[in-house]
Amino acid sequence: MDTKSLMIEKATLLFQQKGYKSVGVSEILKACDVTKGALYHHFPNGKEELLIACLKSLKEAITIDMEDIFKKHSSTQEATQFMLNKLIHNLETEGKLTGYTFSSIVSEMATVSEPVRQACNSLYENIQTIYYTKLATEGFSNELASDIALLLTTSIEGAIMLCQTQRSTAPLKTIAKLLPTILKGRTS
Amino acid sequence: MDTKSLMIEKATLLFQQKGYKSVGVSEILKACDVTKGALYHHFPNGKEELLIACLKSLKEAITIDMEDIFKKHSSTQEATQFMLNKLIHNLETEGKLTGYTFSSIVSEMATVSEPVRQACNSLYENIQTIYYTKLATEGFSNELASDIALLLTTSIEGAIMLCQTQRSTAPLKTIAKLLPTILKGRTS
DNA sequence: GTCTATAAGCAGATAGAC
DNA sequence: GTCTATCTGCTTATAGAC
Repeated sequence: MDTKSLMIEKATLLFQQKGYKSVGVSEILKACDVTKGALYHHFPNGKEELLIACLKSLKEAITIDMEDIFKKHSSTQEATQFMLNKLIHNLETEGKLTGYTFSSIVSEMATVSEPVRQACNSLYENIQTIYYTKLATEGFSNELASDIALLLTTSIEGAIMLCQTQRSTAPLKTIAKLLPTILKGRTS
Repeated sequence: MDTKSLMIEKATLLFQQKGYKSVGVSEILKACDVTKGALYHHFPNGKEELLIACLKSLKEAITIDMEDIFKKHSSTQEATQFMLNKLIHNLETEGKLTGYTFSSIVSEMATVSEPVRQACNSLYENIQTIYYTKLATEGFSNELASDIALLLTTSIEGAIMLCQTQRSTAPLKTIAKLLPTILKGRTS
């Protein structure tokens, strides 16, 4: 793997786990076993440019993964359930957050850096579109599909935050349990 | 007002708006018009001790405010609706986040500092207890009341995060609209 | 209880060799 | 394309006067 991709991969993991500011450039470099020269060659604007590259890469990875899951399951409920189980499983086995979350970065940076805010926004829009599209094919009205897509996004992101705070996977499990309630109003 | 309370008040606002790491000690000091001497006199352990004091103060303020709202409204739905409107109004008029949110701090610090994580956890528990208590009096079973309290907490926190990312109040408004769906299952 | 001055360390970023 | 060495500025924290 080329150095640039390696840096994006390692940095993404670190940012997801500890946020943006808490991760030093030197820590990323150490994880990749490269030095500053490589970083500033590939990302002339430094750490923030690297973060934005991570968000873009994450957006692609999440989109591919979610679209695959949503293709393999017939209903939004089943697909989401599967996705949540995967998230819970990752959290329990690795003990740390990987996968679809980047809420640390959002909360920390959205009010501080406009380019980062836009990258995060684009990511969330993508996720909601995936829910929306599936819900629409299930017979939900456009408005309801859009509203429920938002509710799914917010409750899952909020639950991930609570999992971090509680050091447990209980919040995500409860959301999984409540999926039928959240997806109420279905017409098919 | 004494210096200590002033520092807690100003620091809370700054932390809520920009997160923890993004706010420098000097910025807080400037906002209070005091110098380092005062800070390290009242908070010997420095910035992190100040943050924890902020979280405790926020916990009290939120509890008092929410309990008041939940006392004045007969149903959870009305009370929550009122609370969300207040949140939306604050966001629209002041253009910045004040009030019940501290998700930036959670996401940023929960994996990095254990005392801060505990303070955040205690805050979320309080909020959920307020929802839970009200829901229980409305005839929800203990389990359902507890689950819905969590769903309210996560979806509102998630919505606040999305509001920051989108620079709009739309997500919170959608959650407000969906309250009947979220509170489905009511038996009274 | 609050001030000033200063310390000590680390952040992110750069220059130039190879 | 990656290295080493260095720079600048900012961060939190401390010491001691008032």
